[in-house]
Amino acid sequence: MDESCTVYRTMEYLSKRWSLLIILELFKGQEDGKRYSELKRDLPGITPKMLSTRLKELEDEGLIENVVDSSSFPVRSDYFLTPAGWALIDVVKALKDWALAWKIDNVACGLQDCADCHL
Amino acid sequence: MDESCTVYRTMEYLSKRWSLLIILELFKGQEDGKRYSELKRDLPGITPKMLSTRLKELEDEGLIENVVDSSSFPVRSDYFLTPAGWALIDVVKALKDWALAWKIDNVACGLQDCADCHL
DNA sequence: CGGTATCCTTTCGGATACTG
DNA sequence: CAGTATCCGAAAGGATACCG
Repeated sequence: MDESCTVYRTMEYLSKRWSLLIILELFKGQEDGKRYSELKRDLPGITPKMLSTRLKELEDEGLIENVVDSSSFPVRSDYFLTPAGWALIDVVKALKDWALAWKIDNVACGLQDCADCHL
Repeated sequence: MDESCTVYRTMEYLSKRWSLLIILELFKGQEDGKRYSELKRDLPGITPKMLSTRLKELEDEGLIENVVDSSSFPVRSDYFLTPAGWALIDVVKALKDWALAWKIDNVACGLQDCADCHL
């Protein structure tokens, strides 16, 4: 195990607080993505600073995309998953399946199409 | 998204630094698991305090098991994955596959049976 | 609305020494 | 060998105010 390990390098940015949850929220937004204020609303407890920071990191990693419409007022800013970001949902799904199988008894989340996250 | 979210609750402990890497190292040990000193050796940069802390957390979560032989001197302490811990490897594998597909060009890691982590 | 800027607290985690 | 104890610095992250 060293810094060349793929798992090691990937966890460096994915293990950060809120990162995967932001990905999950954008997935819930489906093809429409979500706006900054929607993400803020849907991630209770996150501060504006933290949200901005994580969004920038995820954009730098190529997992999300930001579309800004400066012509409207107030400015409209939408965030979407990139193909790489979409693909990450498989990992999140594996994580959820594991948790439901071994760790958590969460009926709502165990439904075929989870009412909350559709995962 | 709130504290009842399965993904949220799972990331609370799995996203901590070293946690998944410790799981991965124990997986590499296969049925023999690994000793404290082996984990320390195989996770360059981890401090004894950090290793102890994470091992305790993972044990509390039921992902690893610690077998101590006090009759030998020095005391022998071995760590193994529990069934829940073994099952987590599927998630780590999904993570690695995603990274190789979208983020990292890591030839060694992409081999059918990765020379380093056998994942 | 979509962020920044500032300040401040807390906790994470590193270094090192020590012990049964 | 398998940890624990102590100390300490850096950084992560929270609260809040503010701005175009």
